[in-house]
Amino acid sequence: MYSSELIKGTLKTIVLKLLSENKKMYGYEITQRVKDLTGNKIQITEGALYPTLHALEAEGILTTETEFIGKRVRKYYSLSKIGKAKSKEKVNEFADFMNTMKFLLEIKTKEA
Amino acid sequence: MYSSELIKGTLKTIVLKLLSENKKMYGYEITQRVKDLTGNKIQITEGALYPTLHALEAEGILTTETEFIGKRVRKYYSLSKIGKAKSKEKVNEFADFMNTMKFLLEIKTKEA
DNA sequence: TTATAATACATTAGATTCTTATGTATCCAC
DNA sequence: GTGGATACATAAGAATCTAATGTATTATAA
Repeated sequence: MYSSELIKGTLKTIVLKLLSENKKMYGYEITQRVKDLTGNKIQITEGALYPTLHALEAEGILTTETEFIGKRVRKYYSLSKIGKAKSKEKVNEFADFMNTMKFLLEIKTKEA
Repeated sequence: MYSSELIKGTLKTIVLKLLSENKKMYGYEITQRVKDLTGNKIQITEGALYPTLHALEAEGILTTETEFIGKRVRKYYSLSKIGKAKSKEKVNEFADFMNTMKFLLEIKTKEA
């Protein structure tokens, strides 16, 4: 687990990237996917995620569809057209930022 | 300039790294150094920097010495012994975080 | 069978960290 | 002698997160 301040500001980028690779995902699924992909190093809390998803939907970046699994509701999120552009923009910005920080901190990163 | 949310949480790390490479630096100098090194992409505001420096000093991570340039005061900050360790720790943590993010943002669609 | 964990949504109080604005004062160049 | 740069500082408010709490369903192990 990283100190919480590090993760601040990356949540939107992570969500948009995941949704650019998966047609639709629901909130809980996103938390679990990130947890699995990062070996528990990044754990998105629901208190952070849900308000963010709601905000992205209000901005027209995400669209939703509700599905019932038995009696339990599941709310799927997808990227809108604007959202797809926004996703690329956010990931590119983060990539640029990483290069700047890498230079500033003289860090060597793993080769892809 | 990056969207402000991206920079959140990186300020301490940047400051500690700069101070690990310079025996002493003063606040205004830090803002200018970062601006120069990043080609204006990261601009640390004084409203963010000074409270952070004060907090790091209160934690025993930084020590200070005051110097007068003419009549103008200049407050130099240096890493304490604890600060040197903290600096390495922070930079290492950020490096680790970058690797995690790099992986997370380059992943391909998982098989359904 | 029952209670515990996992799934799945949601909100809220409070903490942290930043932006923006403001304030004071000195120094330099034109 | 005025404007911009240097150099410190604080403070209100915004943004974003944590931690706690709440509701309800479903799966599982004792």
